[in-house]
Amino acid sequence: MQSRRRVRGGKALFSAGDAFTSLYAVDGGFFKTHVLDADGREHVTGFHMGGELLGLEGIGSGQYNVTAIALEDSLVGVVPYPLIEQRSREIPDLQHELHVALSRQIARGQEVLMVLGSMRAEERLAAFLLNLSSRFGQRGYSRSELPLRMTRRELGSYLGLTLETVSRLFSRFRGQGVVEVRHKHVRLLDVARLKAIVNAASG
Amino acid sequence: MQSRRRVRGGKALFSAGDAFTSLYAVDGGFFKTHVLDADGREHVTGFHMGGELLGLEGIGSGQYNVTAIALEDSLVGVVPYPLIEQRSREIPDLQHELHVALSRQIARGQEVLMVLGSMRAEERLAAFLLNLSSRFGQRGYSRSELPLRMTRRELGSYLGLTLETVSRLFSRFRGQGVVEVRHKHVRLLDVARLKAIVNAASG
DNA sequence: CGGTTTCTTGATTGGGATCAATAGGAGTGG
DNA sequence: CCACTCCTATTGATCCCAATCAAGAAACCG
Repeated sequence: MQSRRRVRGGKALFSAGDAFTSLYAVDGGFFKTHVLDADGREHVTGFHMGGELLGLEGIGSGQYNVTAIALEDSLVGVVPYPLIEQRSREIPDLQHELHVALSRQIARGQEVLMVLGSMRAEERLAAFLLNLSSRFGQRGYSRSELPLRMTRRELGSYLGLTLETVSRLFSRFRGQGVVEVRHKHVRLLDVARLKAIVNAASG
Repeated sequence: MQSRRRVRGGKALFSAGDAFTSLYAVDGGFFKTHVLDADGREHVTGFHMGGELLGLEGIGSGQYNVTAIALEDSLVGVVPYPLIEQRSREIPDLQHELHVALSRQIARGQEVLMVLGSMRAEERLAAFLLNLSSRFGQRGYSRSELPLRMTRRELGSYLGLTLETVSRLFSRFRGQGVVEVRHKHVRLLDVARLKAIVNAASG
């Protein structure tokens, strides 16, 4: 039902403004999505790994409204949207799966919204690390060995922080024995402590 | 195809954790949606008026994961979800409309995410007022006379600010001749200026 | 290698949170 | 109607977290 497409690290899978044609199922690799604001500055809206769907927000406007960039060589399944609509009329299970995927994306957005709206810098990074750990775990990878594919700047953009703040937080966590950080590889040493940091989101 | 339900101001249409059964189309009135964090503190995730769908994020998890509260006496259309799935298999236009609604909700979330992740307090409130104005306008109401149904605290919670900051910003805008503020009624006096404030989102 | 991007760390600034006090409405019951 | 209370809003004073400005160090890449 679907063809495949390779995307080299650093290359775009689709760009904001492109006509919406297909959904993409990430098979392997790692993507970021971003938008450009009025001043041409980049704002990262999400990071995406195997098992996740890209392009869902294009249905409503007829064009992609984020740009998806592969952060390493990646593989995606290409599913033409008209085909999905047709098949999901014939196969109720598929229809429901699509609705679930769309709905979960909405719920995920609301979670990020809470992180940005109510957490302090330290809490945001801790929440991000736990979220990434959980997603790696769900896909059968280690929950504690996290290869970061994004730069400090990209991570900061996603979390509403500057790259310097992200760097300082990694150093602080390292000093507290919570994580080990080498370049772009992070090892979680004290998950309970990270959870405590997130839950300390009280004023 | 759908029944109707009245909701008195202050009452919940549905609560986080309730079993997901139906989508709700706001016919008249005004709603807020919120979640409670680990400490039981409320975080507003959105404000909703006529023409908007509530409950979409419940499809994925089988239960509503926000609480919807009417901020004034309101009227909604109740659409049982199984009925929607069935009908949308028979009526491609309805199917597409549902996908568009879901997709737009995702896109809206991404916009809010950008507001919270990259704008300063003043820019956030200006963006909110312009957004509210546009939504009132689309529904045939005045674009400049905005009856706020939410408290300063609720608005602050939505924008990631404290109620004091929201209050101060209203005072500042009033001092600049940008708006007129009386209690919970706002009149936009200088829309161009508001747009300039939002676009000044450069560092 | 040299050049470029990325990361770390330090010094300083500033915007919004917090703490605090007062005023303004709205609702209730006398 | 007024007195009382509760909730909401305004405004001021102070503090603190993260942004900004700045300088090296480390890693990546031709």
